[in-house]
This record gives sequence, C-alpha cells and structure tokens, in this order.
Amino acid sequence: MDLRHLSTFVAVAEEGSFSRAADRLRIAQSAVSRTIRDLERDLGRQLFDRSTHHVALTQAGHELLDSARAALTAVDTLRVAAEDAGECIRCPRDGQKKGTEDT
Amino acid sequence: MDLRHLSTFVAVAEEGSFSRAADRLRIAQSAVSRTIRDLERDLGRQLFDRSTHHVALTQAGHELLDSARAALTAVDTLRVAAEDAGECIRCPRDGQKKGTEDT
DNA sequence: ACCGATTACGAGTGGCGTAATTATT
DNA sequence: AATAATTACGCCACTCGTAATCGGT
Repeated sequence: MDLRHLSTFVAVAEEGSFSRAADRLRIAQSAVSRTIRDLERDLGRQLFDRSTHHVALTQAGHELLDSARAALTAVDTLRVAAEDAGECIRCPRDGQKKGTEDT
Repeated sequence: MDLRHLSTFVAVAEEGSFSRAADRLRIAQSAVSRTIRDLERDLGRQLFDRSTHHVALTQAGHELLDSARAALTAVDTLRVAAEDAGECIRCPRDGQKKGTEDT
C-alpha cells in the first residue's frame, strides 16, 4: 500500500466518480482505476461497487474511508510538524520559523 | 514523501544505525542512506546528526519521530480495519472474519 | 449513441543491490 | 585496519498516459 493509493481512494469516494477523481488528482482515469484495483487487492476488500454505471462505496469502503483519511492526515501533520521542528537544513541562521521570508 | 521513507526513518532512529536499520528492513545500507537523504530534503530538515561515527537524532528528528510513528500506525490501523470491514472480495460467503481459516 | 470504467501497450521515473569511496575509531 | 555512511552504475519494478474495449443508460 501507498499514500497514493489512499489519496486516490479518498478522492474517488468523495467525488463518487473515477473520472472526477482523476480530474482532481490530475491523472488519467486509467491510473485511478488501476490504483483502486491494486488497493482493493492489497486490502482484500472491494472498496467500490461499480456494477452499475454508478460508483458507490461498499460497506468496507465506508468503514475504511475514515482510516484512510486518518492516515493521510497523519502524514500531513508530519509535514506541518516539520515546518516547526528544528532548524532548516540549508539555513545557518534559521531565523524564519515559517513564512518569515519576505514576499 | 512516502510510507517507505517513514519506515526507514523510524528504523534508523530506533536502531541508532543505518546498518542495523538496513538489516532490520532487509535492504542495503545504501538504500537506507538515500531514503533518509531524500526524506531530509523533502522535509527540509536534517533528521540525523552523523557528523561523527555515531548516528543521533537531531532536535527536528526527535520532534518528527512521533508524527512518523503516528502516520505508520494510522496505516497499520487501516490494514487492521480492512480485516474486519465488509466482506472479502473473493469470498462469496465470507464466513471467516479473521483467522477463521484452519491452521 | 454517449458516458464511464477497464485493459493493453509503450515510455519515463524511481528504488534497490553491488561495488567503490571517504571518514571515523 | 575495521566499521559505517555516501556515491556511482546498472537493473528491475512501478506508474503514468494514450488508445482500444466493454458495459450501462
């Protein structure tokens, strides 16, 4: 599994469509389709019900959506924490903590 | 950033050594070195102080370690949730919820 | 017939391992 | 000299985009 899988999963779940998800993620529909398929295989659970023309979350999809978001959020939190933590690698002085750089 | 980066980061932090981390992760030292380097670049923070022969977490490293573990845990939680959620893709009956398969 | 998802194919990117290099104890 | 981290090189796997295919409304 990969963060990309989770992002794609959440995108499709929120958009309710592979096409829209692809559009949001700026990738091709085929990439979305494969990513979801791979994730489903990896988790051993069908995330979406696309038997009809309509894409809907399965029960498993529903249950996993929160976990997926949590994981994504955790990574995002890490990034934010990195902004505040320690000093900048390339900044001998490291005066700016975040956004102190002018304009 | 990637889950792999975080796993490597935590491994090095816990082992206190690139070599041991590589051993734990079953990959070459060079891979660990590059992964950490890439992660440091990505986060803009030096995670380890390896000026001497000894590898130690920097302040930023310390602060980010928890976040990294949290992200990893979140993903792990997702996997566990997948075990319990919905039905198995390939199991028409889906009698076993987890570990029901005999020996 | 149109819209949307899936599959096939080729190209580009990235990670890993091995080997060589540099530094520290 | 030995151990450990970094860099170079080549290979393999993975992902993406485009195009063709299949299915449903």
